[in-house]
Amino acid sequence: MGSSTGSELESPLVAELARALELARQLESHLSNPAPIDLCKSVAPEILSSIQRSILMAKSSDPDGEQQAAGDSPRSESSSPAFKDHDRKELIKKRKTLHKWTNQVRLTPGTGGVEGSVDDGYSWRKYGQKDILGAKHPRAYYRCTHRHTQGCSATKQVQRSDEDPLTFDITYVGAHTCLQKPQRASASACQVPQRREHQKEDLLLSFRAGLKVKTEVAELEEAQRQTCRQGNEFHVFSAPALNLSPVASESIYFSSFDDGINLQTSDSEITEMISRSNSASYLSLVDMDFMLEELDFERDFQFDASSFFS
DNA sequence: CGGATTTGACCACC
DNA sequence: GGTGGTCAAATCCG
Repeated sequence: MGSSTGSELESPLVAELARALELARQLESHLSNPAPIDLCKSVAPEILSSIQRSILMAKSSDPDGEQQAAGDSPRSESSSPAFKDHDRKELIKKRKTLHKWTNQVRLTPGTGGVEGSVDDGYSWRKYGQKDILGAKHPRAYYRCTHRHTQGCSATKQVQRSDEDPLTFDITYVGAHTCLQKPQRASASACQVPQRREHQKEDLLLSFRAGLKVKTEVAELEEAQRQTCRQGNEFHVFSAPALNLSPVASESIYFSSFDDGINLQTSDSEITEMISRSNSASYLSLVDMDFMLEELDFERDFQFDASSFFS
């Protein structure tokens, strides 16, 4: 954030790229010194998410005259009603093409956590609530706090589940283009390197997410959800609803696990699981999901999962 | 006092 | 016309 090497006149994109570069340098120096693997592991997800943000900014700034990633272009709140109207229509049109994905989050009882406090590391501002037909609980609408200052158009919808009042469906619409740093990521990035036993402990204390990368059609999402087991302390599974590719859309599922790797082995072709100890990286990975599609990366890339579990 | 939330109204889409 | 998403004035809160 503040560690940008350039002036403040630079675009957020350049600043983000500079940040990614700086992080990569850090990683490089960690690799050349005999630094503990933990350090590298904490820097790597930050690099990933930084690069992702950069790409999103670059992407969102070229299609039909969009300029909203430029932090200093204010929304036209003082302009004429007609112009405002036009702005709004553009925004709605754009929003329809934005990426959407859903997380299901189960709170642990007794933590006092409620709807708004389902913390994903970003800061949100509630802008509406609506009773939804057929749903027992109202749906809450949040947008990124930095919408006006940085033109970040990320929003999310939080809907309490009918059956289980502790479960929330959180639908994210659009990725963050703001430069806010996922809070828990920064915390973990500053962590002092630990010995292996402590690392394990830390992983247990943090929420643990299993990641599964699959290649399949989006329609299977619902069926997949039902196979995920319940009853964990913090249960997150995610199915990005991408209807981008007619061939296949890749989905990432998260599910918590306690001892060992609990693979939801079904009809998957590629199965990789990695564990992350902070929420920022899981968000990063969700973002990465559609980037893999759009950038046409090779599908059979490999995560080195072994180091996370041994 | 400034930022966040609440809530009724408005609007687009089906 | 019904429904879901957003706006914005009023209100709350630290």
